[in-house]
Amino acid sequence: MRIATFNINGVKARLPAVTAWLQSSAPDIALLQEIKSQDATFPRSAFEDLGYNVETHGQKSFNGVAILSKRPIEDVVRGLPGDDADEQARWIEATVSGDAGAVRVCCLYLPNGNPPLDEDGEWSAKYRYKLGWMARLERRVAELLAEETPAVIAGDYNVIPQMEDAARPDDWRDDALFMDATRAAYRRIVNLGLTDAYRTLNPGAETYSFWDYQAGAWRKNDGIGIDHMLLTPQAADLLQAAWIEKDVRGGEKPSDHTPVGCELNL
DNA sequence: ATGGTCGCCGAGCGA
Repeated sequence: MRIATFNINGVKARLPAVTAWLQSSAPDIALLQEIKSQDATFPRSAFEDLGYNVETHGQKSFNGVAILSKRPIEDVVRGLPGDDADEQARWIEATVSGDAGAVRVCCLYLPNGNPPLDEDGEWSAKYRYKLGWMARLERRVAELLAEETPAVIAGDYNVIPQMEDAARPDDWRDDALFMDATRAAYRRIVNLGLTDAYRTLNPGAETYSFWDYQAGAWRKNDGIGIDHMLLTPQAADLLQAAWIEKDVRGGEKPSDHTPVGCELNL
């Protein structure tokens, strides 16, 4: 079973690029972030026509996540637990069964958090929301690990985990994607017992998955690796391959992200 | 180059 994650930066503007990618790459499951669409106006038939079942968790204008799957999507949960007042659509999870068993797929769009500091040098509300969201994610991951079943927690983490995940790490030193507190919160989550699918199977390889539209970042390969696929041990035991589809970023009217994928023996 | 580029929607914010 091939599973991919892709921050598409707006489903309406990206419909040609995303459907072309689905037809060429043909993942069994696609986890989409930043659909920037409400559920009622999501162009679901465009994906159903390609053989995908569709589950969305959208909101107007911003954020929004979706799961596309060629196999039935079961037990859908929308929203990250832990804050009933949180109205931002950044989390959807569901179960998909393959020939050899089921996998829980969790699709996340972690808050960006910039700018991280207020004028007084204190953490901004946006940055505190990011860290609070990560603390809630840590609790949900702990629950998933306690199930001792295959799960994939994937998406746009808006975290640059390590220096080598940025072409120009000095440019990101004071950015919410790379600050010490951000990376420490990310490490706490991974260190609960998750495996980074791509890094594990491609040690030392370039991890970039995002190139800004501005300042010729793509042309200069000024990228960062912020889209990650993290696996529970039971999913990691099934891991066959992992990849980054870098060429998609160079396509017609592209997203500023590119898909990251893995294959599980399911 | 103290800007630059997108997407959302129809002004300015978010990234």
